[in-house]
Amino acid sequence: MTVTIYDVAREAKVSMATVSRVLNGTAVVKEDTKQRVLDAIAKLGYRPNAVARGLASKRTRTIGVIVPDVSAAFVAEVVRGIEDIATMYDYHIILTNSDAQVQREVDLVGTMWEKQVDGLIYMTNRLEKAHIDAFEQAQIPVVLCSTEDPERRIPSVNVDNRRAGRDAAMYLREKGCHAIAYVTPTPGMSVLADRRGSGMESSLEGRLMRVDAKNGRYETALPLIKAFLQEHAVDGIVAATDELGIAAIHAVQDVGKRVPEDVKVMAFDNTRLAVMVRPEMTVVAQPMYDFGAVSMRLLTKLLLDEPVESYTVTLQHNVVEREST
Amino acid sequence: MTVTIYDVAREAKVSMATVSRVLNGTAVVKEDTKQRVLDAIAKLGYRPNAVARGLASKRTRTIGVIVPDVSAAFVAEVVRGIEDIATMYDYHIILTNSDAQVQREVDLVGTMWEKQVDGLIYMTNRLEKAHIDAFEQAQIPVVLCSTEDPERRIPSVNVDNRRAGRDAAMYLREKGCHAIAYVTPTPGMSVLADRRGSGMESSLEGRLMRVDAKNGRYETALPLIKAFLQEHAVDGIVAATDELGIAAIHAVQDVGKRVPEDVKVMAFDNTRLAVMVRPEMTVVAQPMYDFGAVSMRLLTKLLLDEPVESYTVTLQHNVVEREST
DNA sequence: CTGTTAGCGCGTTCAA
DNA sequence: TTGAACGCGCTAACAG
Repeated sequence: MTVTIYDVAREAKVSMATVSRVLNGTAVVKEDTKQRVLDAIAKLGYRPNAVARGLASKRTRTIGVIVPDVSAAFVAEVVRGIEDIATMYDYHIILTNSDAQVQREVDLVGTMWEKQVDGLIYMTNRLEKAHIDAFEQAQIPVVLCSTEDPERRIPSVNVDNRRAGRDAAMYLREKGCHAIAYVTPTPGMSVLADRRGSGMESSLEGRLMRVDAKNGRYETALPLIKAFLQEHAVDGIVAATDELGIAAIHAVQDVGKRVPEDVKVMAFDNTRLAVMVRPEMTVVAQPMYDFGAVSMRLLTKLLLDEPVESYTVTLQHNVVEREST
Repeated sequence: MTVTIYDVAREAKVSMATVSRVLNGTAVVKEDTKQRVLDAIAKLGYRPNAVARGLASKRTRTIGVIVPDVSAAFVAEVVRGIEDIATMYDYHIILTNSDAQVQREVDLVGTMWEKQVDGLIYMTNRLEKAHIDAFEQAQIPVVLCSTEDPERRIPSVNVDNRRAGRDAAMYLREKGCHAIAYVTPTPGMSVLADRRGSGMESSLEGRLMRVDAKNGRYETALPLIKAFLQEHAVDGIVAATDELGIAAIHAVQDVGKRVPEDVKVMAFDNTRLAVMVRPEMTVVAQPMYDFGAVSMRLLTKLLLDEPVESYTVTLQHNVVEREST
């Protein structure tokens, strides 16, 4: 039925230990016995059982990936980056969605532990004590990916979101904007958005208006922004995400003004959405793919005990100027 | 160091078999010994080792998911559906991207086999003989998800894409369109797109124009569609995806015409993109989340030997009318 | 209702 | 350079 390493050994007239050696290159094997083993493997169509390997070696070559929601464009791009590098280093990923619920996130660390993952890549809003405790108990190497950890207790890959906020505000000021509004989900929903906001605020000396976009979805934000525009004189808008940015552009147009002549609009992220609006949207681009790729690379270093320059790597964001400003 | 089932057994003064029983509910255990076991588990912080379980039971509670590219909105939504149902039935998913390359897809079936996944959910353009062979060799239950298998050899979840194409064409005809163009990636790139096209064609008696949108991306499609519009008189456009649909809308606007007054535009899929254009886009909606959810549910039935009404389930598509037509 | 005993398929000493 | 033997942590008969 299933071909095991014993069958290969018998076929090649060697012991299973030798088969294991040629499989893992863990010791020198004489050339012609090695060839006999290889032939036997090919002949029998042998495939090593990764589960048995995992049990014996205590390493599964599997990485747990915990994200809020893969169906979000930003997250999907990050996951793609993780998976590409994982493949490159011969790891597989177990993917789970947490919907940003702390209890579920903590539980997931436990089930990942049961699965004996070699490491964990973790993406969430804000790190709570409960997370840290779970990591410590599980004793699994963790890399935080695009998630804020103010105390830098865990290896992480992120951008400087306050600085990104400042850059956005300064960019609009240099473009001549005086009355700037920040369209953002309700405070507390997204720590990233909050930090960007506080960065903008500091750079505008407290003269930043805020539009509460509730859950951050296009449909709910659109009417809210329109209402805001009818009450307030604004010549610049920064949105916390591309989706909100598009809502802002449409809202401006709906109240009879022009982008960018009357109101300049920009957003954070630079998903594919940003170029699919009219006018095309200026953004503070986030390196989404690299969030994933670099996180996974860092994790491989931790797993292989390779030297690491820094346990918290800060990726660069940059303003991409388009037609909306 | 690591707490094993033996430790729990000793602590509770029972045999490991009994611990296993309360863990798996695989036999009746007297209430108070059960409680002793539970207490011991809690006290020691015991977590069963899923790898050892997998080796002993030959079931890993892990599903392999092979998709072309998670970072595509359509795919990401499908994956979310898969993962939700997988969680519900206590499975994890190993996610891999194939970039739609047949060789890689076939190889992945092999590595999934090594990983001892209990089942496979498979999403690709078209099923080749190589795929079928790989499935048979691996002996793993497979469900095809939103992928065409003309001969229906493998359990699958899909929509009727030819019919969806016909519905799109008929809808535009009823709206009064006479000169209809189909914006689609180069034939052969996407079997879905091709089938939709042939459905439209049959319903228009061969009077369907085609715009070759190459790789199907917004940026490359936009100039191609504009060029086409300058050469041809068109009053209706169907696009193979939302992304191409937006390109079509913008192309129409760029050549100085109005949507929907001069040219009506609609697309397939209904990702979040469809409502984020002006005018909002009419679509033939695809049940993306359900593709994943239903596939996974079908797979659980196969794994649990539950009765299955049909091994090829056809989900319903439907036209969602918006402003672009 | 509970305990004993075999494996599951492989990595890894330790000898030879 | 190779083989024998043990153990990874657990499930699943089989007894009792």
